[in-house]
Amino acid sequence: MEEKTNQSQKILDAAYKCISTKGYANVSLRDIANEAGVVLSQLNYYFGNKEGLFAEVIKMMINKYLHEINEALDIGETARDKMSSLIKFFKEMLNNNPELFRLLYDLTGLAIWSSSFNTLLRNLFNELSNMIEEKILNKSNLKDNLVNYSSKSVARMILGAMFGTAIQVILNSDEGDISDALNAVQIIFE
Amino acid sequence: MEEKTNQSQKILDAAYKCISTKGYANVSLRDIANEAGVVLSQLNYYFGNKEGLFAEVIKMMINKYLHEINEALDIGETARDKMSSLIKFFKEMLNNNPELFRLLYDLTGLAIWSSSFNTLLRNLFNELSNMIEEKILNKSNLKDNLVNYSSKSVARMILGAMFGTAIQVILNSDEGDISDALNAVQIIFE
DNA sequence: AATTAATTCAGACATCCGTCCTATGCATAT
DNA sequence: ATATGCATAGGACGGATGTCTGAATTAATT
Repeated sequence: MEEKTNQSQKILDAAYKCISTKGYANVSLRDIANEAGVVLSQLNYYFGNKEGLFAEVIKMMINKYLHEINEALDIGETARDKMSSLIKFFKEMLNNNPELFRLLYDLTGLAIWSSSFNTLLRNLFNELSNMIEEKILNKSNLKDNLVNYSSKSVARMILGAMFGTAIQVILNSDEGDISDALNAVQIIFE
Repeated sequence: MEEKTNQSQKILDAAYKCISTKGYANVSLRDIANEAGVVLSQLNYYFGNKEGLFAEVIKMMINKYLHEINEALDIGETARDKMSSLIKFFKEMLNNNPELFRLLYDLTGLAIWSSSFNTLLRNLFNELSNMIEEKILNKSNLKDNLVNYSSKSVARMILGAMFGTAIQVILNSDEGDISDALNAVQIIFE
């Protein structure tokens, strides 16, 4: 129990929580300050302005995704097994930690309209698809149908399939569980 | 040349344009009123409040997607051909009318945090995946690998792959064209 | 112990926002 | 012509927001 965390870290954690709970568009600096138990002006003191704080939250999220997906892709030997592990990661995230995916979706939406945030998110998607390309697709014994497209394109498509199916799961989360749709990405390897 | 469009339609068109250009979070009612060449209070007169206006914009967009994708899925005979047509639709939209996709992404993000908008967007995704299921997957001569998963799940995955790949194209739109990644969705049928 | 720097605090500020209210214009019907 | 109802216009309102300033407190340095 570390009784006194860094003040700036407290703010960052609060910002992360607020944004992933309410969406970037519905969060004010006062919300974050209250959540952190800190006075409003502290946010500008540590992060300059709202954009600076949000940029740090994005970097925090990016590191989390890069680390966890990299871990998932280290599990299994064959391409098929690694794909299973990736699917399992997404399913568990949507079950146990859906805020993490909402955060990714939401901040990607923010990145559409802001060129500085665009760079950050574009890099994340590119790095993730590169990881998929290297750890799943760069196997000698792949199925024939995969050779018709560049491995980069296939990797982007796989990542997109995970992402685009996940948002549908989120949208339907208040009624029946449709996360089984994620399994269908496995079609590519069987 | 219809010199005098309906006032409410002018407002609706302006709202559509503003949101698809700047994102729902960065649009004020005054922006929309200026874009429409109309006084601010007219928006509340015709649409009650901001939420009512946004709901109409969403319904407008939903109808556009349902109509155009339904058209795309009527082209071609085999599942493979219809999938090609769907891919072609997305690629042309990203090239000629990227605002339309930004709008879908953005408003889906809005729907994550608002239960009333959630219903609208969830229905759109469900109807689109139903269309894919009925028009592409309900063919007798499908490949063996597709039978391991319910056609509903496969349809959601295909839609998700289109959607998730498209957002990557949007994020990278200022540098090289990566829309070739959309073609890779065809892997499923060959 | 004294001085300096870093941090925390409270509050003001200008601006923007959604909504509402009232008056004016205008067309139709009596 | 007069009265009625809808449409448009202009502006006010209370509240929320991001940013900034200056004082108070604490920590670090000499």
